[in-house]
Amino acid sequence: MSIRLVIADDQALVRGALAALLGLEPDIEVVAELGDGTGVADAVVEHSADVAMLDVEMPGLDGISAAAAVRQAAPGCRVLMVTTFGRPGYLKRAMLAGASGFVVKDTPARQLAEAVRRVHAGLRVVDPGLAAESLASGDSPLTEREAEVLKAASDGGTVADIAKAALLSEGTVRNYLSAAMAKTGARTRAEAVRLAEDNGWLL
Amino acid sequence: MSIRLVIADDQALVRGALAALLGLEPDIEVVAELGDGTGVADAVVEHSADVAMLDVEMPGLDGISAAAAVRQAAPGCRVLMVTTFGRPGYLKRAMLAGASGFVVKDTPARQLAEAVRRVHAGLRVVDPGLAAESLASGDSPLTEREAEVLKAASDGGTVADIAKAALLSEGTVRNYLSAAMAKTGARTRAEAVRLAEDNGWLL
DNA sequence: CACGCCTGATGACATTTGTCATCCCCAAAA
DNA sequence: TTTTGGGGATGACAAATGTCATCAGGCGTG
Repeated sequence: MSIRLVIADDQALVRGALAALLGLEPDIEVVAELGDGTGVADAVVEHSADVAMLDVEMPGLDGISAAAAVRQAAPGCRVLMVTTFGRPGYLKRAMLAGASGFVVKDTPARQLAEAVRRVHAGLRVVDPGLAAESLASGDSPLTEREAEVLKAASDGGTVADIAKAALLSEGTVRNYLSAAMAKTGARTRAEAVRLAEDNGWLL
Repeated sequence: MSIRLVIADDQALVRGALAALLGLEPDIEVVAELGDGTGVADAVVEHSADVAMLDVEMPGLDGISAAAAVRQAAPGCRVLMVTTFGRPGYLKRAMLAGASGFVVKDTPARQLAEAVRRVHAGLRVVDPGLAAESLASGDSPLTEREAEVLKAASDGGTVADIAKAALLSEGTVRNYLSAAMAKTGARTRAEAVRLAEDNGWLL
C-alpha cells in the first residue's frame, strides 16, 4: 500500500514539480496539493493522508501553525517540514508543533522521497547541519514583547508607527528595541531585525 | 528532435523537482543541472543546449549576469528566467541582459513546459501581472551611487560602516541616503531599503 | 516572603540621523 | 557656451534614536 501524501507550498511551480517528482516513486501517491496552510488539516482528513509535506513560509496560515492543526485533526498523520531558509529557530518551533521531519530545500532531490518514507515509518528526519546550527544558536534571547516590537519594526517604520501598531508608549518601544539590540549584540535597530529574522526568532 | 535544456537553481530540491517535471515531457531533455550561475555558460556550450532556465537569486554569479554570459557564449541559446520574487526591476534587467522569458515560481506548473517551448520557438514569455507591475513602478529613480549606498545600508550598519564600505565621507553617505529616501518616498532608511529591494532596484 | 523577571511607563541625556544650503569638479546635453 | 545633472564634500541644525536610571504592578519560584 502506497504512502498517501499531501503537499502544501505557496509557489505553484515548486509545488507541482515536487508532486511530479514524488509521484514518480512507486510507493508514494500525491493525493492533494495546496497553495496555503489554511486547508491542509481538512485535506489531510478528507484524503486520509499518511504524510503532509509543508512549507514553513506560506501566506495565510504559516507552516508551523498548519503542522499543529494537522497533528490535532489527524494524530496519525506525520508532518514533514520543507523550508527555503534554514532559520535555526524554525526547527525547534516545528518540532514543538509536532513535526516529524525538517529539511531545507537545498538538500539533494533524491533524498526527499527517502525522507517521506522515514517520517512515514515513524522516524525523525532532521537536516544535520541545521540541527547543529540550532544547537549552536540556542533559543531566542528575546522576550515575547521584545520579539513582537522587533517584528513591528521590521518594515522600517518610525518609533511612532511601532508604538501605534503595538499599542505601547513610544518610550516603552524604545526600551524594548534597546533591550533587543543589547541581547542580539546589534548596534542598530535594523541590524537587530536582520539578526532576529535570520535566526527565526520572529514570525 | 527534443529541446536540450540546462537548469540552474540554487535550491537542490527545486532544481531536481523541476528537472523531473520537465524530463517527463517527450520533447524536452534536461542535459545539465547547476547549483549556481558560474558554470552555466560553459554547460550551455558543452551540451549545446537550446534553452537555459535560470533562477535570478543564486550564490556566486546571479541569474542576470549568468544570462548575459550565456547570450555571449552561445547566442543561439534562449534564456528563460524563473524567479521566486516578482521584483519589477528584475524583469527589465533580465530582458536587457538578453533573456527571452521571465516567469515567477507561483505560475501553474503545467505552463512551465509550454514556456520552455515558446522561448525555444523564439517567442517572448513574460508573466502578465509582473509586466504590468513593471510598467507601473517604472525604472529605478535612484542613481548608481544612491543604489550602491542603499545596498551597503541594507544590512543595518551605521553611517560610519556604510561610509567605510563605500569609501565615502559620512556626510556624503547621509546625503545619498537622504536623496534615496526622498525619491522612494520613505521616511526611514530601513523603509527605503525595503522599498528598493521589493522593486528590484538593488542587487 | 523575598527575589528575580517581564511588562509598561516616564524623563533626561548623548548620539545618530535626516535635512538643507552651499561649495567644487566634471561631463553631457541644449 | 551655458545649462543641467551626477559625484563628492562640508557645516549647521532639527528631529529621531539609543541609553540609562527609575518607578510600579504582576507573576512565578525557591
